[in-house]
Amino acid sequence: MSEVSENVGALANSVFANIANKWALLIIETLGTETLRFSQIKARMNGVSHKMLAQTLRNLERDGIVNRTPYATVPPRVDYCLTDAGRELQQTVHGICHWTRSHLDHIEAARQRFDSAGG
Amino acid sequence: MSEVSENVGALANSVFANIANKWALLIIETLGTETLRFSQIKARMNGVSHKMLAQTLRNLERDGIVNRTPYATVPPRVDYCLTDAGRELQQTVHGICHWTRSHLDHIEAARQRFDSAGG
DNA sequence: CTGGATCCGTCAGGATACTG
DNA sequence: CAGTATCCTGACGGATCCAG
Repeated sequence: MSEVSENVGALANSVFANIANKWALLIIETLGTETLRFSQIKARMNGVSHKMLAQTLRNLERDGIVNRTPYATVPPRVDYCLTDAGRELQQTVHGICHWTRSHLDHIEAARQRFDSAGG
Repeated sequence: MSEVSENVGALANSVFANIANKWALLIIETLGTETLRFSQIKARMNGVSHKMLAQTLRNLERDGIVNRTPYATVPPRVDYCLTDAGRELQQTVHGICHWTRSHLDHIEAARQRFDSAGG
């Protein structure tokens, strides 16, 4: 209960903070079961900056969610794909994306209701 | 091909930004199938501030994910629970929380590997 | 092409105080 | 107890340049 649990809590918290953000979830969803290069990922995601993509990709790699494979060619080429753990996570992330898409009208209606109610 | 952030863009993006953050996901997970008061939610969540809880709760309510029920008693009392749509979402969110918990050691190992590799 | 570093503006988010 | 407003700091995130 004392220190061990707190450490686990802190770790879980930092892990959660790493994956519970827009870019991380979108990267995971974008990768899916594919293997993509840096520029391909960037092209498929709307409005992600060079910096944030590199940074988030790096975090995901560090957590063993994304697999990074650099090739010593000229010009350089780096492939990214989900690890086994990453693919497990992708299943649930996909669920969120699916939910978001299929509830867009529901949410838009709820917002209008809320806003016109003087919220 | 139709990614979350392609054509549907603006709305999907704002919806996604609302739920794809640490506090929103943790609130959804904390609520689960229960009905809790403001102070109860705050007590169950680790390190959330009064402000962020109120703010995130408000966003979730606006998007029709959380149901807010105020009672005109003294002292005031407000109950929160997930809506039907919210409970659907909670299923997948729970998947992420479950994944995080069951992969903590995997991730910790991956981090140590990454850090000691001179990352 | 990939990715790190730097500068810099914007805003998330914590602390506090006040209302009902 | 619940919610809002204010202030303020640090982190996020974009643009750009440099390196391999």
